[in-house]
Amino acid sequence: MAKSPHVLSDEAIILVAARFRVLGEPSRLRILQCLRNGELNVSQLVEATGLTQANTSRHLQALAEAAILGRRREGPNVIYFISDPGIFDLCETVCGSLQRKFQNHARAFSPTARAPKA
Amino acid sequence: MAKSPHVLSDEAIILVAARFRVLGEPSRLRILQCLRNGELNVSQLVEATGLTQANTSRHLQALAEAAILGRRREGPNVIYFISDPGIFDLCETVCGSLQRKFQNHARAFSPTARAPKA
DNA sequence: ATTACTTATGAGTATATGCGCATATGTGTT
DNA sequence: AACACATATGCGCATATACTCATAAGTAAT
Repeated sequence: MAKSPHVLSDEAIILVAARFRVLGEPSRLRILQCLRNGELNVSQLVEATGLTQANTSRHLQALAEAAILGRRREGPNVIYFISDPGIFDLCETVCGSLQRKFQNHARAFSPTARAPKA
Repeated sequence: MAKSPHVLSDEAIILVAARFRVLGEPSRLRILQCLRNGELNVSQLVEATGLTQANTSRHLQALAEAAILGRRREGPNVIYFISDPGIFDLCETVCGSLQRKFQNHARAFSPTARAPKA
């Protein structure tokens, strides 16, 4: 696979942006983190995140609509689960970038090549 | 490196979300795409993207503040360039997810393993 | 200093979005 | 049906953010 310029159509750009935007809310990321260890229903997510029930429900809608989460009904409960595990690759890539960024900033304060909080 | 549950602190989550949010605007993604082939100054980006000069400048600020872009002055011009190439890994991961998603949707309309518009 | 050019920014506006409250909808039990 | 529980949603509010216009600020040349 060559590393082509990879030009995206305007429509594709809008879709990609939409997906990033869905991930651009701390509450939604918290929900995703809660679901990383396994599926949960709404009530459990409400308790785990501390968000309002209404709020949780809306965020779950957004994540499900983006096909990041899947839904399943089980009796009176609705169970949400990760349907696109690639999400976590994204988060880890971002974490890597941020770590490098802050390590550089840290180095600016302690030029001797040392890890922060040594 | 083990694949730990990778629990992020609340502060980290907010930072990660902020980074996703920066990438969650089509105009900013267009700018990034323009810069993929090499650095450009503001005027060139204005022409390449079709955005207003003011608008372009603001988006560039946002991207630079997120340490995604770097700035360099050259005479009267200010040149912007990608300083975190990891960004493109993110975009490709997202594109991959979206492609899979739409392929599945397409399959829903033509169950026989064929391209849509049968 | 004045001028031309490039980039950044303040102000105002319109829209989007997250939140809380109340309530509707859905599901199972009696 | 009536009720309890779980989840979704309409509404209003507050804030954030993208956009435009006008203008300030920085740079180089005359």
